[in-house]
Amino acid sequence: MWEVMKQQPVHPDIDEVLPADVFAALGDPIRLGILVSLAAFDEVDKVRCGSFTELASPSLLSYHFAKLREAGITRVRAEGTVRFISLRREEFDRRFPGLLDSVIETARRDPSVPRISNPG
Amino acid sequence: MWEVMKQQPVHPDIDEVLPADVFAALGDPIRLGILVSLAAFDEVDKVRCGSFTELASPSLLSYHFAKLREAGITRVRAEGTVRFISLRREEFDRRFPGLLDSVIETARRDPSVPRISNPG
DNA sequence: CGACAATTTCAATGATCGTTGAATCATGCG
DNA sequence: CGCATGATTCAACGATCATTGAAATTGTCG
Repeated sequence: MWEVMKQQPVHPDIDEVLPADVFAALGDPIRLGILVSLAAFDEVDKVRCGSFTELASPSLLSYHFAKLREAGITRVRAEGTVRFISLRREEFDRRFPGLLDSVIETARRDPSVPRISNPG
Repeated sequence: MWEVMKQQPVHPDIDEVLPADVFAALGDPIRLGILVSLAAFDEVDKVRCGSFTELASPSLLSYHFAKLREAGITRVRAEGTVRFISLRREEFDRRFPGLLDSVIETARRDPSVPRISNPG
């Protein structure tokens, strides 16, 4: 999974992302939790990566953020000492129309998917 | 994954299936291939498990069928020496409204997902 | 019964996964 | 500069994954 540390993380070309990779990335409750939380706060384009420590340890979060990013689902932007994570809404919707909405709805409705209380 | 051999395979209660399990089951190109092929022939309630040998060896297919079945996506019915596989459409749609359609559309549109030529 | 067909199970393999904790890196601030 | 903060990387672990090929199972038909 390696990729030398860069101040700005690398995002895949959305057209190179395959459906199976997307679903694999969604196949984990913590990652679904990140997704629904992001969707809930998506008017805010700035949700700190550190807002998710209720869901997992910083190091584990970093791992899950990478999975979502590599699947083309999220974008991460470094700004000073902080990183902001957001959905790649428009691009992803163009590539896989309708999918993200129905995934988010599915996850949002299910109590097995964890959530964070606020985007801190 | 074992589950002693029974003439009729075991299907999970659809309400016990979790979103993360569903997505994990969808996170493989062969399984997506099975899904889109099933959807393409879904007017036919009787698609033989053996119709999918273009996608993988019999033993590997059996493994993938089990994953789809355990995720509540498909149903398998033994009839004599043959097994028929089908989508658990109504139940799955009740549990996760809209999801299956958008997953199938996503997989159907993508050339990376393999297909079988006919249900034999 | 015995041969055969369709399918699953089993055992083994290497690859990847999710998780942990310690180490590292980058940035901002005194 | 030196230290604290936010976050990623690294190394290690046991668990699960996808795949293979051989063996077992079930049912059909002569």
